[in-house]
Amino acid sequence: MPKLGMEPIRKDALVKATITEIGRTGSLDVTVSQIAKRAGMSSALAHHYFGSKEDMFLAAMRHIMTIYGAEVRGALGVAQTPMARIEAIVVASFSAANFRREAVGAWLNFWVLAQTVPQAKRLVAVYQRRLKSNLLVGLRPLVGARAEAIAEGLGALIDGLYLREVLRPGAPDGAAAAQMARAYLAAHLADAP
Amino acid sequence: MPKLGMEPIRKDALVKATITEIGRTGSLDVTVSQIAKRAGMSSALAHHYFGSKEDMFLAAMRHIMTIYGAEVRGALGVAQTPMARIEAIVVASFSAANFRREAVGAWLNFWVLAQTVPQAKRLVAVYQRRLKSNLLVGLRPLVGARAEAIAEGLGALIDGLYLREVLRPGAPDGAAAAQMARAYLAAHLADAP
DNA sequence: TTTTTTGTTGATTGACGAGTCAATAAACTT
DNA sequence: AAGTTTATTGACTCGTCAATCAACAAAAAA
Repeated sequence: MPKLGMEPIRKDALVKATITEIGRTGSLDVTVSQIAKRAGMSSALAHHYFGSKEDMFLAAMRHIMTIYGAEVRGALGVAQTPMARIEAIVVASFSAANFRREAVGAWLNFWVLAQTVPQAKRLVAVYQRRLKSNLLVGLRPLVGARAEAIAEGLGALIDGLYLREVLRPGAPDGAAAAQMARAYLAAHLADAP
Repeated sequence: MPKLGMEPIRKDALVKATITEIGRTGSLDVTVSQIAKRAGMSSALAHHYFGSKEDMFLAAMRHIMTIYGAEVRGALGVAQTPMARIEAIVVASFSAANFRREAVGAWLNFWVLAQTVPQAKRLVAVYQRRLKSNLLVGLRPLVGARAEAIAEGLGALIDGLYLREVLRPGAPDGAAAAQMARAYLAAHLADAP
Protein backbone atom coordinates (compact mmCIF):
# COMPACT_ATOMS: atom_id res chain seq x y z
CA MET A 1 0.00 0.00 0.00
CA PRO A 2 2.90 2.39 -0.08
CA LYS A 3 1.74 5.72 -1.32
CA LEU A 4 4.50 8.15 -2.14
CA GLY A 5 5.30 11.36 -0.34
CA MET A 6 4.80 9.81 3.05
CA GLU A 7 7.90 11.29 4.59
CA PRO A 8 6.54 14.66 5.70
CA ILE A 9 3.32 13.09 6.94
CA ARG A 10 5.14 10.44 8.92
CA LYS A 11 7.63 12.90 10.33
CA ASP A 12 4.89 15.23 11.38
CA ALA A 13 2.97 12.45 13.06
CA LEU A 14 6.10 11.36 14.89
CA VAL A 15 6.89 14.86 16.10
CA LYS A 16 3.41 15.28 17.48
CA ALA A 17 3.43 11.85 19.03
CA THR A 18 6.75 12.63 20.67
CA ILE A 19 5.34 15.73 22.31
CA THR A 20 2.19 13.94 23.37
CA GLU A 21 4.05 11.03 24.81
CA ILE A 22 6.64 13.09 26.69
CA GLY A 23 3.96 15.41 27.98
CA ARG A 24 1.72 12.57 28.97
CA THR A 25 4.31 10.59 30.89
CA GLY A 26 6.12 13.69 32.09
CA SER A 27 9.46 12.20 31.30
CA LEU A 28 12.04 11.74 28.57
CA ASP A 29 11.96 8.05 29.34
CA VAL A 30 9.67 7.23 26.49
CA THR A 31 10.56 4.47 24.10
CA VAL A 32 10.69 4.86 20.37
CA SER A 33 8.10 2.10 20.18
CA GLN A 34 5.69 4.08 22.35
CA ILE A 35 6.07 7.10 20.14
CA ALA A 36 5.83 5.11 16.93
CA LYS A 37 2.77 3.28 18.17
CA ARG A 38 1.00 6.52 19.00
CA ALA A 39 1.94 7.81 15.57
CA GLY A 40 0.52 4.67 14.01
CA MET A 41 3.61 2.95 12.67
CA SER A 42 6.37 0.54 13.60
CA SER A 43 9.40 1.64 15.55
CA ALA A 44 11.58 0.62 12.63
CA LEU A 45 9.86 3.19 10.47
CA ALA A 46 10.44 5.86 13.06
CA HIS A 47 14.12 5.04 12.94
CA HIS A 48 13.97 5.12 9.19
CA TYR A 49 12.75 8.70 9.04
CA PHE A 50 14.63 10.04 12.00
CA GLY A 51 18.05 8.57 12.43
CA SER A 52 17.81 8.38 16.19
CA LYS A 53 15.61 9.05 19.15
CA GLU A 54 17.57 12.18 19.91
CA ASP A 55 16.73 13.52 16.47
CA MET A 56 13.06 12.99 17.24
CA PHE A 57 13.41 14.91 20.46
CA LEU A 58 15.13 17.78 18.72
CA ALA A 59 12.51 17.89 15.98
CA ALA A 60 9.81 17.96 18.64
CA MET A 61 11.54 20.84 20.39
CA ARG A 62 11.80 22.76 17.18
CA HIS A 63 8.13 22.14 16.55
CA ILE A 64 7.09 23.56 19.90
CA MET A 65 9.30 26.56 19.40
CA THR A 66 8.01 27.10 15.89
CA ILE A 67 4.42 27.19 17.05
CA TYR A 68 5.26 29.53 19.87
CA GLY A 69 7.36 31.75 17.64
CA ALA A 70 4.67 31.95 15.00
CA GLU A 71 2.04 32.90 17.51
CA VAL A 72 4.21 35.60 19.02
CA ARG A 73 5.07 36.98 15.61
CA GLY A 74 1.42 37.02 14.64
CA ALA A 75 0.38 38.90 17.74
CA LEU A 76 3.31 41.26 17.45
CA GLY A 77 2.36 42.07 13.90
CA VAL A 78 -0.80 43.85 14.92
CA ALA A 79 0.60 45.58 17.99
CA GLN A 80 0.84 49.34 17.55
CA THR A 81 2.12 50.62 20.86
CA PRO A 82 5.02 49.43 23.04
CA MET A 83 2.55 48.37 25.69
CA ALA A 84 0.60 46.39 23.12
CA ARG A 85 3.78 44.61 22.06
CA ILE A 86 4.43 43.37 25.57
CA GLU A 87 0.83 42.39 26.01
CA ALA A 88 1.02 40.44 22.77
CA ILE A 89 3.94 38.40 24.05
CA VAL A 90 2.21 37.69 27.35
CA VAL A 91 -0.98 36.61 25.63
CA ALA A 92 0.86 34.37 23.19
CA SER A 93 2.92 32.81 25.95
CA PHE A 94 -0.17 31.70 27.80
CA SER A 95 -2.43 30.99 24.86
CA ALA A 96 -4.36 27.77 24.70
CA ALA A 97 -2.05 26.38 22.02
CA ASN A 98 1.12 26.85 24.05
CA PHE A 99 -0.01 26.68 27.65
CA ARG A 100 -1.52 23.23 27.52
CA ARG A 101 -0.52 20.23 29.63
CA GLU A 102 1.25 18.22 26.98
CA ALA A 103 3.19 21.13 25.57
CA VAL A 104 4.22 22.46 28.94
CA GLY A 105 5.22 19.03 30.19
CA ALA A 106 7.26 18.44 27.06
CA TRP A 107 8.77 21.89 27.31
CA LEU A 108 10.05 21.28 30.81
CA ASN A 109 11.56 17.98 29.76
CA PHE A 110 13.27 19.63 26.84
CA TRP A 111 14.76 22.13 29.26
CA VAL A 112 16.24 19.19 31.11
CA LEU A 113 17.41 17.66 27.86
CA ALA A 114 19.27 20.88 27.17
CA GLN A 115 21.57 20.05 30.05
CA THR A 116 22.76 16.96 28.22
CA VAL A 117 22.41 17.67 24.51
CA PRO A 118 24.22 20.73 23.14
CA GLN A 119 21.78 21.05 20.23
CA ALA A 120 18.90 21.24 22.67
CA LYS A 121 20.74 23.80 24.72
CA ARG A 122 21.17 25.95 21.66
CA LEU A 123 17.45 25.78 20.96
CA VAL A 124 16.58 26.94 24.44
CA ALA A 125 19.12 29.72 24.12
CA VAL A 126 17.42 30.87 20.94
CA TYR A 127 14.07 30.93 22.71
CA GLN A 128 15.47 32.94 25.59
CA ARG A 129 17.22 35.44 23.35
CA ARG A 130 14.14 36.01 21.24
CA LEU A 131 11.89 36.44 24.23
CA LYS A 132 14.21 38.95 25.82
CA SER A 133 14.75 40.86 22.63
CA ASN A 134 11.02 41.04 21.94
CA LEU A 135 10.34 42.27 25.44
CA LEU A 136 13.07 44.87 25.22
CA VAL A 137 11.61 46.44 22.09
CA GLY A 138 8.41 47.02 24.00
CA LEU A 139 9.97 47.97 27.29
CA ARG A 140 12.67 50.41 26.28
CA PRO A 141 10.32 53.18 25.14
CA LEU A 142 8.50 52.83 28.44
CA VAL A 143 11.24 52.51 31.01
CA GLY A 144 14.52 53.22 29.25
CA ALA A 145 17.53 51.74 30.97
CA ARG A 146 15.45 49.77 33.43
CA ALA A 147 14.15 47.69 30.54
CA GLU A 148 17.00 45.22 30.74
CA ALA A 149 16.32 44.12 34.31
CA ILE A 150 12.55 44.11 33.87
CA ALA A 151 12.78 41.96 30.75
CA GLU A 152 15.04 39.52 32.53
CA GLY A 153 12.63 39.33 35.43
CA LEU A 154 9.56 38.95 33.30
CA GLY A 155 11.26 36.19 31.32
CA ALA A 156 12.08 34.34 34.53
CA LEU A 157 8.55 34.82 35.79
CA ILE A 158 7.07 33.39 32.61
CA ASP A 159 9.38 30.38 32.78
CA GLY A 160 8.51 29.97 36.43
CA LEU A 161 4.80 30.00 35.65
CA TYR A 162 5.38 27.30 33.07
CA LEU A 163 7.39 25.29 35.53
CA ARG A 164 4.66 25.46 38.13
CA GLU A 165 1.95 24.66 35.67
CA VAL A 166 3.49 21.25 35.21
CA LEU A 167 2.56 20.19 38.72
CA ARG A 168 -0.73 22.02 39.04
CA PRO A 169 -3.79 19.83 39.25
CA GLY A 170 -6.74 20.48 36.97
CA ALA A 171 -6.93 22.25 33.66
CA PRO A 172 -4.31 24.88 32.89
CA ASP A 173 -5.41 28.42 33.60
CA GLY A 174 -3.62 30.58 31.08
CA ALA A 175 -5.68 33.61 32.00
CA ALA A 176 -4.51 33.51 35.61
CA ALA A 177 -0.91 33.09 34.57
CA ALA A 178 -1.16 35.97 32.11
CA GLN A 179 -2.67 38.07 34.87
CA MET A 180 0.34 37.35 37.03
CA ALA A 181 2.67 38.55 34.31
CA ARG A 182 0.59 41.69 33.80
CA ALA A 183 0.69 42.46 37.50
CA TYR A 184 4.46 42.18 37.40
CA LEU A 185 4.56 44.66 34.57
CA ALA A 186 2.05 47.05 36.06
CA ALA A 187 4.00 47.17 39.30
CA HIS A 188 7.28 47.85 37.56
CA LEU A 189 5.82 50.47 35.27
CA ALA A 190 4.14 52.29 38.13
CA ASP A 191 7.34 52.24 40.15
CA ALA A 192 9.60 55.30 40.30
CA PRO A 193 11.22 56.24 36.98
CA MET B 1 37.01 -4.65 58.07
CA PRO B 2 33.36 -4.14 58.83
CA LYS B 3 33.00 -1.54 61.51
CA LEU B 4 29.55 -1.31 62.95
CA GLY B 5 27.19 1.64 62.64
CA MET B 6 28.00 2.19 59.01
CA GLU B 7 24.42 2.60 57.93
CA PRO B 8 23.97 6.33 58.55
CA ILE B 9 27.41 7.11 57.11
CA ARG B 10 26.78 5.09 53.98
CA LYS B 11 23.31 6.48 53.51
CA ASP B 12 24.56 9.99 53.90
CA ALA B 13 27.33 9.41 51.40
CA LEU B 14 24.87 7.93 48.94
CA VAL B 15 22.44 10.82 49.29
CA LYS B 16 25.18 13.33 48.63
CA ALA B 17 26.55 11.32 45.75
CA THR B 18 23.08 11.12 44.24
CA ILE B 19 22.73 14.89 44.27
CA THR B 20 26.21 15.38 42.90
CA GLU B 21 25.73 12.88 40.14
CA ILE B 22 22.31 14.12 39.08
CA GLY B 23 23.48 17.71 39.21
CA ARG B 24 26.65 16.92 37.35
CA THR B 25 25.05 15.03 34.50
CA GLY B 26 21.89 17.14 34.55
CA SER B 27 19.72 14.09 34.26
CA LEU B 28 17.94 11.39 36.22
CA ASP B 29 19.61 8.89 33.93
CA VAL B 30 22.33 8.07 36.39
CA THR B 31 23.07 4.48 37.23
CA VAL B 32 23.18 3.12 40.72
CA SER B 33 26.73 2.07 39.98
CA GLN B 34 27.72 5.63 39.17
CA ILE B 35 26.26 6.88 42.41
CA ALA B 36 27.73 4.06 44.46
CA LYS B 37 31.13 4.56 42.90
CA ARG B 38 31.13 8.25 43.74
CA ALA B 39 30.08 7.36 47.27
CA GLY B 40 32.94 4.88 47.47
CA MET B 41 31.13 1.56 47.58
CA SER B 42 29.69 -1.19 45.43
CA SER B 43 26.29 -0.88 43.81
CA ALA B 44 25.17 -3.94 45.74
CA LEU B 45 25.76 -2.08 48.99
CA ALA B 46 23.74 0.87 47.75
CA HIS B 47 20.89 -1.50 47.07
CA HIS B 48 21.38 -2.98 50.49
CA TYR B 49 20.85 0.31 52.30
CA PHE B 50 18.26 1.77 50.00
CA GLY B 51 15.86 -0.74 48.58
CA SER B 52 15.74 0.86 45.17
CA LYS B 53 17.06 3.67 43.07
CA GLU B 54 13.81 5.54 43.55
CA ASP B 55 14.33 5.47 47.29
CA MET B 56 17.73 7.04 46.77
CA PHE B 57 16.18 9.78 44.69
CA LEU B 58 13.56 10.49 47.30
CA ALA B 59 16.12 10.57 50.09
CA ALA B 60 18.18 13.01 48.04
CA MET B 61 15.14 15.21 47.51
CA ARG B 62 14.40 15.22 51.21
CA HIS B 63 17.98 16.13 51.90
CA ILE B 64 17.90 19.16 49.61
CA MET B 65 14.63 20.27 51.12
CA THR B 66 15.91 19.78 54.64
CA ILE B 67 18.93 21.98 54.01
CA TYR B 68 16.78 24.63 52.41
CA GLY B 69 14.17 24.47 55.14
CA ALA B 70 16.75 24.71 57.89
CA GLU B 71 18.37 27.73 56.33
CA VAL B 72 15.05 29.50 55.90
CA ARG B 73 14.06 28.73 59.47
CA GLY B 74 17.36 30.00 60.74
CA ALA B 75 17.08 33.26 58.88
CA LEU B 76 13.43 33.65 59.85
CA GLY B 77 14.32 33.19 63.50
CA VAL B 78 16.19 36.47 63.69
CA ALA B 79 13.82 38.49 61.52
CA GLN B 80 11.93 41.11 63.50
CA THR B 81 9.83 42.95 60.93
CA PRO B 82 7.58 41.64 58.15
CA MET B 83 9.96 43.06 55.59
CA ALA B 84 12.87 41.32 57.28
CA ARG B 85 10.99 38.03 57.09
CA ILE B 86 10.59 38.27 53.36
CA GLU B 87 14.18 39.34 52.94
CA ALA B 88 15.24 36.32 54.97
CA ILE B 89 13.46 33.97 52.63
CA VAL B 90 14.93 35.60 49.56
CA VAL B 91 18.44 35.49 50.97
CA ALA B 92 18.12 31.86 52.01
CA SER B 93 16.69 30.89 48.63
CA PHE B 94 19.73 32.22 46.83
CA SER B 95 22.37 31.44 49.42
CA ALA B 96 25.57 29.73 48.37
CA ALA B 97 24.44 26.44 49.93
CA ASN B 98 21.20 26.26 47.97
CA PHE B 99 21.89 28.15 44.80
CA ARG B 100 24.81 26.09 43.59
CA ARG B 101 25.08 24.21 40.30
CA GLU B 102 24.70 20.70 41.62
CA ALA B 103 21.83 21.48 43.91
CA VAL B 104 19.93 23.51 41.35
CA GLY B 105 20.48 20.92 38.65
CA ALA B 106 19.29 18.18 40.98
CA TRP B 107 16.34 20.30 42.08
CA LEU B 108 15.11 20.72 38.52
CA ASN B 109 15.40 17.01 37.88
CA PHE B 110 13.45 16.27 41.02
CA TRP B 111 10.73 18.57 39.77
CA VAL B 112 10.56 16.40 36.68
CA LEU B 113 10.59 13.28 38.81
CA ALA B 114 7.55 14.65 40.61
CA GLN B 115 5.58 14.19 37.42
CA THR B 116 6.13 10.46 37.61
CA VAL B 117 6.54 9.58 41.26
CA PRO B 118 3.71 10.55 43.62
CA GLN B 119 6.02 10.67 46.63
CA ALA B 120 8.21 13.16 44.84
CA LYS B 121 5.20 15.20 43.90
CA ARG B 122 4.18 15.38 47.52
CA LEU B 123 7.61 16.63 48.49
CA VAL B 124 7.48 19.43 45.95
CA ALA B 125 4.01 20.31 47.16
CA VAL B 126 5.32 20.61 50.69
CA TYR B 127 8.08 22.93 49.51
CA GLN B 128 5.60 25.11 47.63
CA ARG B 129 3.18 25.29 50.52
CA ARG B 130 5.86 26.24 53.00
CA LEU B 131 7.31 28.88 50.75
CA LYS B 132 3.95 30.46 50.15
CA SER B 133 2.95 30.34 53.78
CA ASN B 134 6.24 31.89 54.88
CA LEU B 135 5.89 34.64 52.35
CA LEU B 136 2.32 35.35 53.37
CA VAL B 137 3.22 35.89 56.99
CA GLY B 138 5.58 38.62 55.89
CA LEU B 139 3.41 40.07 53.19
CA ARG B 140 0.03 40.30 54.85
CA PRO B 141 0.95 43.04 57.30
CA LEU B 142 2.36 45.01 54.40
CA VAL B 143 -0.20 44.63 51.65
CA GLY B 144 -3.23 42.92 53.19
CA ALA B 145 -5.40 41.14 50.67
CA ARG B 146 -2.94 41.59 47.85
CA ALA B 147 -0.51 39.32 49.69
CA GLU B 148 -1.91 36.18 48.12
CA ALA B 149 -1.22 37.17 44.53
CA ILE B 150 2.15 38.70 45.33
CA ALA B 151 3.28 35.58 47.18
CA GLU B 152 2.21 33.41 44.29
CA GLY B 153 4.09 35.61 41.86
CA LEU B 154 7.23 35.79 43.95
CA GLY B 155 7.20 32.03 44.34
CA ALA B 156 6.95 31.57 40.60
CA LEU B 157 9.72 34.09 40.05
CA ILE B 158 12.03 32.30 42.45
CA ASP B 159 11.35 28.98 40.76
CA GLY B 160 11.91 30.60 37.39
CA LEU B 161 15.24 31.99 38.49
CA TYR B 162 16.25 28.53 39.61
CA LEU B 163 15.12 27.09 36.31
CA ARG B 164 17.16 29.58 34.34
CA GLU B 165 20.21 29.15 36.52
CA VAL B 166 20.44 25.58 35.29
CA LEU B 167 21.37 26.67 31.79
CA ARG B 168 23.39 29.74 32.65
CA PRO B 169 27.08 29.54 31.87
CA GLY B 170 29.63 30.40 34.50
CA ALA B 171 29.37 30.44 38.25
CA PRO B 172 25.93 30.96 39.81
CA ASP B 173 25.22 34.52 40.81
CA GLY B 174 22.92 34.32 43.80
CA ALA B 175 23.27 38.03 44.50
CA ALA B 176 21.88 38.96 41.09
CA ALA B 177 18.99 36.53 41.46
CA ALA B 178 18.17 37.85 44.91
CA GLN B 179 18.26 41.35 43.52
CA MET B 180 15.69 40.35 40.93
CA ALA B 181 13.39 39.07 43.65
CA ARG B 182 13.85 42.24 45.68
CA ALA B 183 12.99 44.37 42.67
CA TYR B 184 9.80 42.38 42.23
CA LEU B 185 8.89 43.07 45.82
CA ALA B 186 9.85 46.73 45.78
CA ALA B 187 7.73 47.31 42.70
CA HIS B 188 4.71 45.59 44.20
CA LEU B 189 5.05 47.32 47.55
CA ALA B 190 5.38 50.72 45.92
CA ASP B 191 2.34 50.11 43.76
CA ALA B 192 -1.07 51.50 44.67
CA PRO B 193 -2.63 50.05 47.84
C1' DT C 1 9.29 -5.15 -18.48
C1' DT C 2 13.10 -4.76 -15.85
C1' DT C 3 15.13 -1.76 -12.51
C1' DT C 4 15.20 1.54 -9.09
C1' DT C 5 13.28 4.16 -5.58
C1' DT C 6 10.20 4.65 -1.63
C1' DG C 7 7.57 2.69 2.13
C1' DT C 8 7.07 -0.70 5.58
C1' DT C 9 7.68 -4.21 9.24
C1' DG C 10 8.98 -8.49 12.11
C1' DA C 11 12.83 -10.33 13.90
C1' DT C 12 17.32 -9.86 15.72
C1' DT C 13 21.42 -7.94 17.85
C1' DG C 14 23.97 -5.95 21.35
C1' DA C 15 24.43 -3.17 25.21
C1' DC C 16 23.27 -1.72 29.44
C1' DG C 17 21.47 -1.61 34.03
C1' DA C 18 18.33 -2.61 38.26
C1' DG C 19 17.98 -5.76 41.49
C1' DT C 20 19.24 -10.50 43.67
C1' DC C 21 22.23 -13.92 45.68
C1' DA C 22 25.80 -16.52 47.60
C1' DA C 23 29.86 -16.08 49.90
C1' DT C 24 33.20 -13.92 53.03
C1' DA C 25 34.50 -11.56 57.12
C1' DA C 26 34.52 -8.82 61.11
C1' DA C 27 32.27 -7.57 65.21
C1' DC C 28 28.99 -8.43 68.95
C1' DT C 29 26.11 -11.71 71.97
C1' DT C 30 25.43 -15.63 74.89
C1' DA D 1 33.30 -21.22 71.53
C1' DA D 2 29.35 -21.19 69.00
C1' DG D 3 25.92 -18.41 67.02
C1' DT D 4 24.04 -14.13 65.37
C1' DT D 5 24.02 -9.77 63.39
C1' DT D 6 26.10 -6.24 60.31
C1' DA D 7 29.05 -5.02 56.43
C1' DT D 8 30.54 -5.90 51.96
C1' DT D 9 31.17 -7.38 47.16
C1' DG D 10 31.63 -10.09 42.60
C1' DA D 11 28.94 -12.56 39.77
C1' DC D 12 24.66 -13.36 37.86
C1' DT D 13 19.73 -12.91 36.18
C1' DC D 14 16.37 -10.87 33.70
C1' DG D 15 14.25 -7.37 31.32
C1' DT D 16 14.30 -3.49 28.32
C1' DC D 17 15.35 -0.83 24.41
C1' DA D 18 17.89 1.67 20.59
C1' DA D 19 19.39 0.54 16.42
C1' DT D 20 20.02 -2.66 12.39
C1' DC D 21 18.75 -5.94 8.88
C1' DA D 22 16.53 -8.79 5.66
C1' DA D 23 12.61 -9.12 3.21
C1' DC D 24 8.47 -7.75 0.92
C1' DA D 25 5.37 -4.54 -1.74
C1' DA D 26 4.08 -0.92 -4.60
C1' DA D 27 4.97 2.96 -7.40
C1' DA D 28 8.02 5.35 -10.76
C1' DA D 29 11.64 5.42 -14.09
C1' DA D 30 14.27 3.17 -17.67
